[in-house]
Amino acid sequence: MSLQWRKIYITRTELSLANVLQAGQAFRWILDENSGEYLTTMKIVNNPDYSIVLLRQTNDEFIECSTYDKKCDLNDLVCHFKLYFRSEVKVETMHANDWLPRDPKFKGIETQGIRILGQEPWETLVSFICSTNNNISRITKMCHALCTNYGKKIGTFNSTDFYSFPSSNEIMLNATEADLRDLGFGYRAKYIIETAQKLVKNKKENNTLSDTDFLNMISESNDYNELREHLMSYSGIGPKVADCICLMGMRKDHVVPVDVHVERIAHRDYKIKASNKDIVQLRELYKPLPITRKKVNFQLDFIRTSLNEKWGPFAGWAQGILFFREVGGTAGANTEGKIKKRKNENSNTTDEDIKQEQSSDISNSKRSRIKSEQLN
DNA sequence: ACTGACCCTATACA
DNA sequence: ATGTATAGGGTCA
Repeated sequence: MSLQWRKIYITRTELSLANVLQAGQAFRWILDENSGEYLTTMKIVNNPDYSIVLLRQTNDEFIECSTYDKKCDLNDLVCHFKLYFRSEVKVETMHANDWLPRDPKFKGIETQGIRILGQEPWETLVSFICSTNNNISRITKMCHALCTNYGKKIGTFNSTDFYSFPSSNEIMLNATEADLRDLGFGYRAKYIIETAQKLVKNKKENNTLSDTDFLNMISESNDYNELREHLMSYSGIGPKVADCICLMGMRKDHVVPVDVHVERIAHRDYKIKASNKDIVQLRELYKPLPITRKKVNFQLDFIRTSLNEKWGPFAGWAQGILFFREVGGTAGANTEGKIKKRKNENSNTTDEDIKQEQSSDISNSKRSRIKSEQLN
């Protein structure tokens, strides 16, 4: 099948596909190492089903997008990716005119084509529930496991099957905690089931059918503190995961998710430390927000508010760049997951091999679980 | 406020 | 070559 490719003009300095698609923001892009193309499934506007979409970057001036879905309009596809990559935000301009004047430490820092994605909120939410105590490789496997087990099959290309990301209804109807544990989700199995159930309930009460619509509605009708309060009402979502969802799944560009690495940067490079007075102030601010009060770590929250004030309306993007600089190279270093490797094995890999790999994955995780149960 | 448990896996190290 | 320890983008009780 010959593909029609469409160009989107954005320089490699503004967007590096490798650094943005494979460094811990998105977990469902598959790199075909033979062609250098990135593939996944996405919901494209004006099209009822998920489409298989492709991206490639063979040039410093533009990227190209395409799709295997004949029903998917190419103009819609270009629009979709401009929104997904937030092409209206100019990182280099932001660096020079906003971050550098606010923070001299940005002098000489390369932005390395890092951008913050505007992803679909439900997929982002579930992905980041999976991210706790975890590495990119396993998060990626878990996201794919959700799709292959509970999503709809969209098509097969290069002997790889493509599935949609399952809705909260699909997860609630077809998955149990035990199922997800067998698939290797560990303690996150419970969080995902409970969160899917809660979202189904919330959608029903608001007469909304789509996860995307419901979460966008919540995102648009609340200020940041209340939005975070809502997100933290779901099982498995604490302050850090909530902030990742806000930033990468809800376009809240000012939000700075504080994990151990950002904490280290804040202490080492900015000497940020909350005084008792700072903590009293935050506690006062969160008086009307019971879940936030319960879940938040005030020392970390002070780092979040400090960096937000320092870096301004696009503080989340500034964080993204410093984060990648700190760990970007190593965070994905051990990410040679089965899915990526499989793509490299040419066409002598059959569906049967893939099934065997998957089932051996499952039995491995089962074995470890049984082993740890025996130890208890 | 502080601490430990929590699933699993890749890697380092003995 | 096999076994053990540890950390990996936190949350919950």
